[in-house]
Amino acid sequence: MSEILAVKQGIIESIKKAATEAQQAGKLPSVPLPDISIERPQKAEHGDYASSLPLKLARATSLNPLNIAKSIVSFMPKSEEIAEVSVAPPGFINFRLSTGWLTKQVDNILEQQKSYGNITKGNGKQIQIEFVSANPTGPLHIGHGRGAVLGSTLANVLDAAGFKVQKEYYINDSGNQIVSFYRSLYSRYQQCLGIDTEMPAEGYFGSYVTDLARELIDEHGDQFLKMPREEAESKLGKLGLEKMLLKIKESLEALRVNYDCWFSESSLYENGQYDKVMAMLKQSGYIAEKESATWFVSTALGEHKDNVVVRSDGTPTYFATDIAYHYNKFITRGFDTVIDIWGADHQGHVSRMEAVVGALGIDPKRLKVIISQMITLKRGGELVKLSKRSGDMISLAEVIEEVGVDACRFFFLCRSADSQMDFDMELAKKESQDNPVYYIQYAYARIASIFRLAEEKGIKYDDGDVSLLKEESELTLIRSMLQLPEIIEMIANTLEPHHLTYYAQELATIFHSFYKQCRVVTDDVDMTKARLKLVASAGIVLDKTLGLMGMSAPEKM
RNA sequence: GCGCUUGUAGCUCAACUGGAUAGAGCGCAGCCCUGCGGAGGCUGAGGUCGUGGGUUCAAAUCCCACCAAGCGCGCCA
Repeated sequence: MSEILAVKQGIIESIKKAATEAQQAGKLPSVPLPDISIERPQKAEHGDYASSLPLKLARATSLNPLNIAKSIVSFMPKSEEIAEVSVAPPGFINFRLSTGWLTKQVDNILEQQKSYGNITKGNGKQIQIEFVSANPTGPLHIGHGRGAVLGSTLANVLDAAGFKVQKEYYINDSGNQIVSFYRSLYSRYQQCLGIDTEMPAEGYFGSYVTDLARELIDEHGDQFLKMPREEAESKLGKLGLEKMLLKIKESLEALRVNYDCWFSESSLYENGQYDKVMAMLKQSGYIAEKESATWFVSTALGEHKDNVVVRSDGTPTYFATDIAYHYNKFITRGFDTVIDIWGADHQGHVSRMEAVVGALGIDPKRLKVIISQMITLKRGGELVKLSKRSGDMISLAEVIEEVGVDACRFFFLCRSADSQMDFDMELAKKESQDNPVYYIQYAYARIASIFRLAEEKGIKYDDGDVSLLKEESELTLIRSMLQLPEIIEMIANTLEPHHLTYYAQELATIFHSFYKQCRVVTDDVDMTKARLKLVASAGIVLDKTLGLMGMSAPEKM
C-alpha cells in the first residue's frame, strides 16, 4: 500500500476513534456515525486533508458543528505524520502533514523508483478492456484515436492500481459490412484490370479500396478474375481484410497502443458459443419469434423496445454476436470486470447490452461502458473533413504523422470522455508556450539538465539529507508528488483518465516554480545533495505520469 | 416525440463525485535574466456555474420543469 494512502486511512480511523471516544465520554450524543471520508481542501491554508464530519453530525446531534469539531479534536490521538489538527468554521477538521514526514517521502520515492505511485487496490482482479474495435473495412479515423488513447491510458492506470489488465480489440470479421467490403474490393479489382463493372450500391467508395485493389494486383496478379464470382470475392476479400487489419495495427502502434488479444467475431460461430448462448436465452424465456424474425425481449427487462437477434433471412445481427461475445468475456474467460469503450454513435446499444448481460445471469454492474463523444478535426479554427491527398475522411495515421504522438495522446486525453471535443491540428502542433505538452516535457528536460551538470561536477548525492528541505516551494513540490497514488486510485474508481493531464500540468508548474526559487547546484554541498534527491524524485514522478499517459519523457528538447 | 451526453471567465476546459472565497491554460494589462535550459517565473483584470423551481447545515454537483447543442431511436455496426 502506498504511504500516503496509508496515512489517509490512518486519519480516517483516528477520526472515527476520536468521535467514538467523545461519545463514550459523553461529549458527543451517541448518534450513528456516517461513513467518514476526508478530502483535499482547495486552499493550502486549510491544510493537507479535511473532514466535514462535524457538519454531517450537526442535525442529528442538534449541536453547533464547530463545537462538535472541537470535541472530536480533543480526543484525536497524536501521530508522527500529522503536525497539526485544527478546527475551522463552519465545522471542518483540518489536518496538516508534518514536514519531517513529508521530506522522508523523497527517500521513499527514490527507493520505489518506477513502481512509485502503484497501489494494491485491484488485488490482482482480472479486468478486461476492449477499445477501438473498428470494422476492418477501412482505415482508422480520429474518433478511433480518441478511444485508443482513452483505452490504453486507462489500461496503464488500472495496471498501476493493481489490476490484472487485458487489452482487447474485437474484430468484426463477419456480417453485412464485411460482405459489402468484399464486393467493393472485387469491383475495384476488376475495374483496375480494365473490366467495366459497377460498384455495389451499399459499397465502400473510399479511394483506399482502389489502392488496396492495386496492391493486391501487384502481389497476386489477375488470378481472381478466373474464379467464379463468389469464390473470387471471398478469397480476394480475405486478403484485403488482412491488409486492412495490418494498416489498423500500424496506426495503433504509431499511437503507442498495443493489444494483448485480437478477438475474432467469427470465432464465436466456429466454436459454437453463439448457438449455446442463444439456446440459453431461449430457455430462460427472453427470446420470441415475431414478424418472421427472432427477438430478444428486452422489454421484459424494462427496455423501451425489443431487439432483433436473428433476421428473417436467418442471419444474426451484430447485437446477437455481441451477446455471445460478452458471454465469452464474463463466463468463458471469467473476467471480473469488463470495460467497453464505444463511440457516441453506439450509445443506443448500452442499455440493451446491460439488459442482456443481466439476462445471462451476470451482474450488469460488472460491465462498464464508456462512451467517448464525437471529435471534430480543425485546422486553425477551420473544420477539416477530408484528406487533401486521398479525398477520403482524414485518417488517424495522417493526423499522427502531422501532429506527433505525444501531442496527439495528450490532446485526445485532456477532455473528459463525455465532452465533445475539437482537435485543432495547428494548436496541437504549435511548439510554443501555449502548448501544455511541451511545458510538461520541458520540466523533465530541465531535471535531466540539472543532473548533467551535477555529473559534470562529480557530485554524488546518495547520502543527501532530505530533512534539510524546508523551503515552501520544496514542500509544495513534495506534496504534489504525493498526489500521484491518489490520482491513480481516483482514476481506477471513476475510469476518467483525463485527470492525469491536469495532474501532469500542475506537477510541472510546481516544479518550474521551485526551480526558479531554489537553485539546486550551489557551493552548499549538503543543500545541493538534498535538493538533488528532491529533483531526482520529481523526475521519477514526472516520468511515471508521462508514462501512464503513453508520452515520452525527453532528456533534451 | 422518446433516450443518452453536454451547457462554468473573451476562447478551450477542470472542479477530488454534496463542502470552505468556483480553478487552470490560451488571450488581455504589467513586472522579472551578472546563476542549474526564458519552451521559464511573478502580479493583475475577467464569473447571475444555460433559465426557473425544489431537496440539504451546505448544490456547478442531487431531483423536477424549461431552453440550447451533439449523438442515437434500422431485420446497419
